[in-house]
Amino acid sequence: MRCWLMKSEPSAFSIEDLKNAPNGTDHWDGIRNYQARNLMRDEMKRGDRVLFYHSSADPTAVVGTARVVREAYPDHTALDPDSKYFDPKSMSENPRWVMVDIQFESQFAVPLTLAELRKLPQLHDMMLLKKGQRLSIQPVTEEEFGTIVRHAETLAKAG
DNA sequence: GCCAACGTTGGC
DNA sequence: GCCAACGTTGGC
Repeated sequence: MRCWLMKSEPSAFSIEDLKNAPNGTDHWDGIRNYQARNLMRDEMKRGDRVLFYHSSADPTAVVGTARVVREAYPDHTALDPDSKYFDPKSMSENPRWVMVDIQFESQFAVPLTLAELRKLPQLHDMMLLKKGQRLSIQPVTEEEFGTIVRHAETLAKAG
């Protein structure tokens, strides 16, 4: 089992959207970066754990957790001319872009902001905190995952 | 809105 | 294969 961090702009798709989806499950479409795609296609497995991160938000933060419930399959939005994720160049190729399904697991009572993450020495090597790192799907170590979940619980208890 | 960092494209 | 131009990401 591996751990991941997945970024989403909450104005497009938030953790509430995932929670409110049927069975708390939805597909992670719109990935149009090869490195992120390769991780989904080759590395993400059913049962893997996911940190849900809100980017371009106020504040930017890890807001909860989810599980991978379906492994990579074609991203239909790449073939839909009406979708903002339409990729005309993927037409002749099958399939250039993929997505996975994830299921809601938990929403933190208190979002763990980027500023808070930077304060935790255990997370010094975390990819998210590295300068210039913009990958929207990132591998996270089990230690980092645990540190984040435990710290979120600590913040919640502190009120 | 700004802009640094990074990825992609396409001419050569 | 190089690399300049352009587009995107995402924190601030």
